[in-house]
Amino acid sequence: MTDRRSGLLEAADRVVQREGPDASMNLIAAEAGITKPILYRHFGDKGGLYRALAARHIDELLGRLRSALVTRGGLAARTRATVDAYLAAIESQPQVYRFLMHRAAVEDPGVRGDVDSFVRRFGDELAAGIRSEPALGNIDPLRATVWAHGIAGLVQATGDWWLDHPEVPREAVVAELSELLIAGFNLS
Amino acid sequence: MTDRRSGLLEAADRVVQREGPDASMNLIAAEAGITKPILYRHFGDKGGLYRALAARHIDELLGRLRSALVTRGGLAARTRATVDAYLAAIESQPQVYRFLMHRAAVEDPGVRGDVDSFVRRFGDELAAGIRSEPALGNIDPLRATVWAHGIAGLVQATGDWWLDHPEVPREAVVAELSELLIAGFNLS
DNA sequence: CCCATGATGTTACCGTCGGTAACATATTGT
DNA sequence: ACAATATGTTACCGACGGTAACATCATGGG
Repeated sequence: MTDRRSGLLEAADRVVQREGPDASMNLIAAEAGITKPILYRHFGDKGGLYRALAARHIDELLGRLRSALVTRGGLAARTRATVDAYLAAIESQPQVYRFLMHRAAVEDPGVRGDVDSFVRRFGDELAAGIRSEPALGNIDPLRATVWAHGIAGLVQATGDWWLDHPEVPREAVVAELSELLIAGFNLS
Repeated sequence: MTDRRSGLLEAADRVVQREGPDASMNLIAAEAGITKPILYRHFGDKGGLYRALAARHIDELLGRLRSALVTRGGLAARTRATVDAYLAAIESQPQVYRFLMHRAAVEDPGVRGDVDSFVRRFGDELAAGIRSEPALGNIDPLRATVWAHGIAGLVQATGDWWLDHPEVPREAVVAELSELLIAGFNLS
């Protein structure tokens, strides 16, 4: 652990992975070997901790998605890579994903603009990707935006469903979604 | 108010719409002119109240979607009608929609199978619609399921985005999404 | 050398929330 | 008339988020 804050965040991470939604400030503090007030000194309030926690995962996940978005081999390959990157990420850390998606964003009613809803940021990222997609030419900006946020939700919702149906192999889910999207893109 | 339960639910509804996420059992009880234990006698726990609350709205919304799913005029018309029905519904009652989507399902960690997350049930409904869609023939059941939950999320996420961009006309959003989906369906 | 400063740590407490126990009062069907 | 059922209350519990008050320890400038 480099600095203090990082150490605390790693402890919080461990608790969230182990306890799921039952993570409390007391538990997190205990995991870090300290008590509550120190946590509050570092993160202000629970929302602050959650935002800090969310920020690192979101940044990492968005990084992977950004890489996938520039995969070489054409639109179809890029589509598959991006969908797969998303599902692989939530497969590797389902608890963290659940936390980010279904807890953190809701838990903190105040500062919505700080760490915005994750799908939203994924959508923005996607919109940029779609607008600069060579195979789609000069796509209408509104269309790009609407599609992007829609597709972000599509992948996310499928991910949610898939979390409860682990018997379905990831490749199958990726294939079905990608085929739908690729065929859809072809309308242009 | 017909029976007791309905009266309590209407009070709860008022509080949820007025107070948003700050609705507490005490507040709801006060709004109904009673105290907490009566609420608990009727709904068991907070999750029970939320489920009951969600159920009425979900049933109404799903009813509209079901109607849209059997619109006459071919797959394209059905797709447009369904997307439009969803967006029209969330346009007419955004607070209720937010409650259903982002609060009710998350709030109750236990009984997930009772009143499932709304997108989830929309997804199930859609899956049935897709499987029995004449234009899609004998579609692979897994594909139908994956598509359905994905499309449910697609419409939902776009709806979320659209709530913050009311300057975009509904018809435009519906058109963009529908075109993507219809083209996607054509791969079969 | 001393001591001010800032970070680290603790215990003990507060208000609120979800939830329950215990008890009292109508209403109603047989 | 009476048992059962629904309605209502007050008072409490444990857990949680959050804070106040106080103690400890390193460090670096006069």
